[in-house]
This record gives sequence, C-alpha cells and structure tokens, in this order.
Amino acid sequence: MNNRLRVLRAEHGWSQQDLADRLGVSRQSVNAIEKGRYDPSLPLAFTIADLFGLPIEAIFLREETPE
Amino acid sequence: MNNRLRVLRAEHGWSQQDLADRLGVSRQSVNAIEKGRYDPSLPLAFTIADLFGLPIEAIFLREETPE
DNA sequence: GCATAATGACAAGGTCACTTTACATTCGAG
DNA sequence: CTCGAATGTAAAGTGACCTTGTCATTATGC
Repeated sequence: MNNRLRVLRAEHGWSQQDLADRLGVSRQSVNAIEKGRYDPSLPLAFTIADLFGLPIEAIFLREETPE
Repeated sequence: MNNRLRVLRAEHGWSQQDLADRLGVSRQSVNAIEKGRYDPSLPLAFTIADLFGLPIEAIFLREETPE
C-alpha cells in the first residue's frame, strides 16, 4: 500500500517528529509508514486523513495490481 | 469505530460466510468487525470498500467524539 | 424429534502495528 | 571540524488483527 505521506508532510513543512506529535504516535511510526514498512491501523489512517483534510483514498493508494 | 457492514451485507443478501469468502478472510473476522470487536486493517478496509464500490468513509465511521 | 444454516463468542497461536531505547548517517550553520 | 536537527534502522516488548477449531443459540424445514 503506497501513500503520499511524505509529500503532504513536506507541503506543510513538518518534520517527521512534528507530524508524529500531531498524530499522537512515535516518530518511528511515521517513518515506518512513510517508508512503506507497514500500513497504519484504520483509526490512525482516519486521524491522518483528518489532519490533512483529505479522504483516506487521497492519501493511501492501493498497490497497482499487475493485470 | 462504527461501520455499516451489517447493513451493506444485508442489502446484498449475503451471509457472513458469503462476505468472508468474497473478502478472503474468515467468517469470524467478518463477525468480529461487524460487531465492533475490532477494526479491520487498512488493506482489508480497502478490499471491503472495493467490494461494495464505496469510499472507506462511507462504510467506516469515526466515533462521534462527545463534544 | 432431527438436520441444517446462520450467527455470536471464546481459546490458542501467528503476524502485524506501535512503543521505547538506542545508534548511525547526513546536512547546514557556525 | 563540531554541533544540532532530521532521518533511517534495529531490538525487544505489548497489544491488535486474523487464523483454525470449537461450542452454544436461534430459526427453518423435513
């Protein structure tokens, strides 16, 4: 599952720590999600979407299934 | 996190087992999610949204934060 | 009564999400 | 070169997600 977290974070001029603080998670979690090491939980995905004022689908993208 | 899974499933006339088969998860997982015992992972939430042709936000609803 | 389908729930086990702590790297400022 | 801020990664722990298996309940049909 790809995501646009790094881009959105950069647009706001936030460090990973800044974003982590706003989300109430650790900096390592933000880093891991950005780097695609794992996907966030659904509640955390909602929190992220709310923070950026976007729908979840605009931030987290399905893997393109190679048809 | 509330969800409209039970309603959507009923609209399609599917049993929990039917839905579980279509999602590729166990019947117990469908039951647990419907009953709110836990939230699905983000990938599973996407699979559910795709199956019903709805955005995630139309199926899974934030807890109403008691203002 | 008996059988079957549907649902709700629990236990044990594996994997994943997230934590804290810690260390290494990179980069711009002085 | 040194310092601090930002980032990447790893280890170890906890709890959430998801599995299989099992049992109980309810409803329907024979």
